[in-house]
Amino acid sequence: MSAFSSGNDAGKAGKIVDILKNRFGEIPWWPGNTDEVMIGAILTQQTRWENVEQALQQLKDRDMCSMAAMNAADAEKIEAAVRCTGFYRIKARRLKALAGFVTDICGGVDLMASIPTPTLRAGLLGVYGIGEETADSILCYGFSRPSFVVDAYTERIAWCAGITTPRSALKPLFESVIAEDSHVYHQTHAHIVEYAKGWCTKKRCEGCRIMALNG
DNA sequence: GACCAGGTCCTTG
DNA sequence: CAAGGACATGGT
Repeated sequence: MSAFSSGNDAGKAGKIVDILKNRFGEIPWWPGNTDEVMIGAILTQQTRWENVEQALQQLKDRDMCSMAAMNAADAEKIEAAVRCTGFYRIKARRLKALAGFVTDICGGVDLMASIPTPTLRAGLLGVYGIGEETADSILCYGFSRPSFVVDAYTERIAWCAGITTPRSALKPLFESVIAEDSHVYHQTHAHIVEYAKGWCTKKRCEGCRIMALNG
């Protein structure tokens, strides 16, 4: 595909990062304290962020927007508060599982924050309802760890750029081309989502031509 | 009314 | 291990 840049996948990934940084600069992304980020990470699964914000507000209104409160709350109460995000029964179950892990297993967020990243990631992946994207979102935005978040948009953009690395290996690929800096990790994922939502709108859009944006 | 949304788990072949 | 279905509300 001559419209796309040539070269290896790492080169293409690095170029995507640079192009998007120049295009968007600093953008606000994923507000909230650690508890709110963890809750939002579950709620945003296969769901628009605007709906997640509504649910977070509902939880706040009911004093349930924390791991400790959720650990103690009835599942039905949580279901009612997160209904607007869809999959509300299973998400309530996942939130309870996470709250149990954070509160009972780790002994709270403060102790959790002292766990080394590989150990913490493995622990999160063992929690019901937490897969790679959710775990990395929690690590990156909740604990400011340099753990790159790969989502459906990352996969799309990589495809449009001609990257052939499979999705399962996109995390180490992008981590190899960006600085070991939590702020860079935050912004890079944000840029990818922001771009893909607006311009790389289909699974294999073929139309956004991302690599042509800056030559 | 059809289709999709910042996934993950479970069941089959 | 890959593929397909389930989970569910809300917006376009």
